[in-house]
Amino acid sequence: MAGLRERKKEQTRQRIAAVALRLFTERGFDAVTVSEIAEAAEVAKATLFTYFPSKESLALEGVGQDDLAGIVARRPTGQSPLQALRAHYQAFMAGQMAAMDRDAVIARMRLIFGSPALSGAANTLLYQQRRTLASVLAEEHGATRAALMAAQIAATLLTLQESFFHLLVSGASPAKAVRALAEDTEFAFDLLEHGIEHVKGQ
Amino acid sequence: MAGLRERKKEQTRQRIAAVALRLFTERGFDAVTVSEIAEAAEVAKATLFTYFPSKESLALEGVGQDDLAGIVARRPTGQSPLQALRAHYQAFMAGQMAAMDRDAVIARMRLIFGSPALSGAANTLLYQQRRTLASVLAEEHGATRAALMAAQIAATLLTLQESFFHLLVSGASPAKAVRALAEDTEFAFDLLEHGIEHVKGQ
DNA sequence: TCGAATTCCATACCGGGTTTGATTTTGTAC
DNA sequence: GTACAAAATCAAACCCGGTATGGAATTCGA
Repeated sequence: MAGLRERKKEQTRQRIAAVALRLFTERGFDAVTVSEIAEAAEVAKATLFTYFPSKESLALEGVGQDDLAGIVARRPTGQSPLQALRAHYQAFMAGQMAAMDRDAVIARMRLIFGSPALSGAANTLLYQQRRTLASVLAEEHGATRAALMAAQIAATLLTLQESFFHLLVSGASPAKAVRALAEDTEFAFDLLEHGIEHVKGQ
Repeated sequence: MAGLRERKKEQTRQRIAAVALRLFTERGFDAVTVSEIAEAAEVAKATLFTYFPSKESLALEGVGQDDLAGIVARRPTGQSPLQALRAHYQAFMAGQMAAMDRDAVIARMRLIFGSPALSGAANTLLYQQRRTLASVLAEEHGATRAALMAAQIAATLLTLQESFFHLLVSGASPAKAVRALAEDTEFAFDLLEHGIEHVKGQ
């Protein structure tokens, strides 16, 4: 178990991802070619594509792994899907967020939102989640209504990330941006729960 | 004015678009190459790309032109943005929708939602609209809140289209699908106005 | 150590899209 | 009508992301 083969594969995979991320952050996503990455990582281009299905996936390693459907499916009885999601993101920002490597996270966001191709790919990832979330919600509501709810939720979460990023690039300190994100998240869930016409607040 | 030059250009543009649409519907988006389209339309590939920026744009001619921001900006005083959008889509479905070439619309939707690349491109179009809508809404609400609202609205409209399409491909008659769309649209705006927790209806 | 499976590689290829530089077509001024 | 500048078109080469091929190297299990 965990033979030499497996270990080397994992090693190679990580080397490729690390090299790619370095080149991307140095020169920007579009200014780096896949062949360059392969060369710098000392593998053939064809080999690189056995590890990663696309150039975008190189930059999105370990991103957008939120399991919206799982959070909803595993919620305690009596809790609404929205309450479960709200609780999850509150906990996330109080805990994990504070422990992360801020600079790395910010660099990654800068990379993603700075390239239309990457933002689009990130969007597509969220789109998959939206569908699985909709299928979970469909058990309680109809398919169409579940799809509408899931779409609103997914769009909201993506927008929160974007706002966070815009705050950062406009010069706010990370600490301040995180505080604003927490506040915006609260508002966002209020909006989802009570509707646009009923959240005139502030 | 409207010299020969302009007329010929418009003519060429439409010929390219028509040829492309025919080939796409005949054989599917992915099974048609841009070179084939250019050849069939009797232009050089480079010329084709002076008329259309991408292969996707060939299939999306005249699609996704809803001017969400304009509808909101031009609404009568006293009307909320959501009311204006709701009224617009109600009027659209009662009027324009009934007058359209149903088969053509359905074929186009089948084309778009049948290809991941095209759905993605359509998504991107809506994303642009979302930003301009947000900038209009930002005059009344803050930038972040406007972005959240715009995101929910845009995601909702796209989802309505998808649901409509799924009904069609699952065999519903166009008339029935249109009726369901009208009903879903009402629900969707209720959802936007009053929130997920307050629209338990039905 | 031997053979089977797996991985890797170089290379050629495909399709979308751009660049180049020459050629044709159109508008306009005479 | 002619001449000339601007604009449009063209063929061809090129770039890049991604795939297919067929062979060489590596690892595994016995």
